[in-house]
Amino acid sequence: MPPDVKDKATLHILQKSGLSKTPQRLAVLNILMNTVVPVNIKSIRQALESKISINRVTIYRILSLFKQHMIIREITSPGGNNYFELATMKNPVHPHFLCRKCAALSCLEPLTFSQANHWLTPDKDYSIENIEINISGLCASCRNATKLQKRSVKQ
Amino acid sequence: MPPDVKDKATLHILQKSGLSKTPQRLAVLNILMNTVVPVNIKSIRQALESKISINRVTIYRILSLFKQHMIIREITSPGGNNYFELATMKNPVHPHFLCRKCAALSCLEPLTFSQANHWLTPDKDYSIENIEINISGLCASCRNATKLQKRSVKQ
DNA sequence: TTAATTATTGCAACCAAGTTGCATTATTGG
DNA sequence: CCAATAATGCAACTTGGTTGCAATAATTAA
Repeated sequence: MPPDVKDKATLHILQKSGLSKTPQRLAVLNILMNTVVPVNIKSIRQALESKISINRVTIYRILSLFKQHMIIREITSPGGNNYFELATMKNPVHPHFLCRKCAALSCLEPLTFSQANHWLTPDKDYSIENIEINISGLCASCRNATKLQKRSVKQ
Repeated sequence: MPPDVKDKATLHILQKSGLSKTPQRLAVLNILMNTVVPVNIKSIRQALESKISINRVTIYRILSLFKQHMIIREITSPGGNNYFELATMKNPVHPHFLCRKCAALSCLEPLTFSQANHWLTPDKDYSIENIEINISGLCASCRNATKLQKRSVKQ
């Protein structure tokens, strides 16, 4: 492992999740840590090119792993061109703004939702054309199914 | 064109948008009109199978066309498994709920956003695990670029 | 109603994104 | 440092969506 990649903070994150410290993982994590806006896979691949030799399959596997360990969050975007961002406690879930023209994704304030009107009010900086709110979890029937299953296991 | 497909309401929608009335378009539109929940492409293809012989390319083209004419809305979903719903005036933009287990997408109330807390309050029916709010339009720089362009054209 | 014009569909081939299995290589822990 | 374990790279494959073009259907105006 080249020593210049051994960033303390980066290493610590992997350690905390019990993941082994490979140069590939450190490099990917580094990119996510040193960017202000969420990045899509294409950007990640480009950024990695100059830093390390890494197979595209490995990138997918690392991102998927990081997601599982809740190190990163994936932001769904039309056309499946998804973005990734670090999921630290200091960076809670928040709305995002996607520019139709330049496709840049920027973060909006993590407002409490009682203040939600705020980001709907016509804004000086953004012209809002579309709002997508997708909530996920378990629906009523799946939730009940899970409960019943647990109960029957107990008996 | 088989006469049984000639649904008045369906025909009217195409007419209003100035689109020619092909059996394929009518069939796709019919499915969108006779479903209560948004449907993904897979469901659309399955539903069409029993009704009409249609090429998969045609389905993509029709959906894309309907989107352009704002007859339908596309609901972005993780993994690019997107859903479609009719975009009538009686069916305004609203939040959606996606079940992690059965992948069913259901519509939530089109609340005014000052009431937004409502769908965040722990609910008896849904267990909310993830919330994605994606807003799109033009970012500040792209908006300015457009303005400047218009101005210079005028001169 | 018919014939010419125009638009839509079907087909085949293609492209890109993401995935899988397996051999090779690196990391970890003793 | 070495053995055991885990991650990476590679090649091939799958899936979703797109494109160009020929065949077919819908529209229009006579």
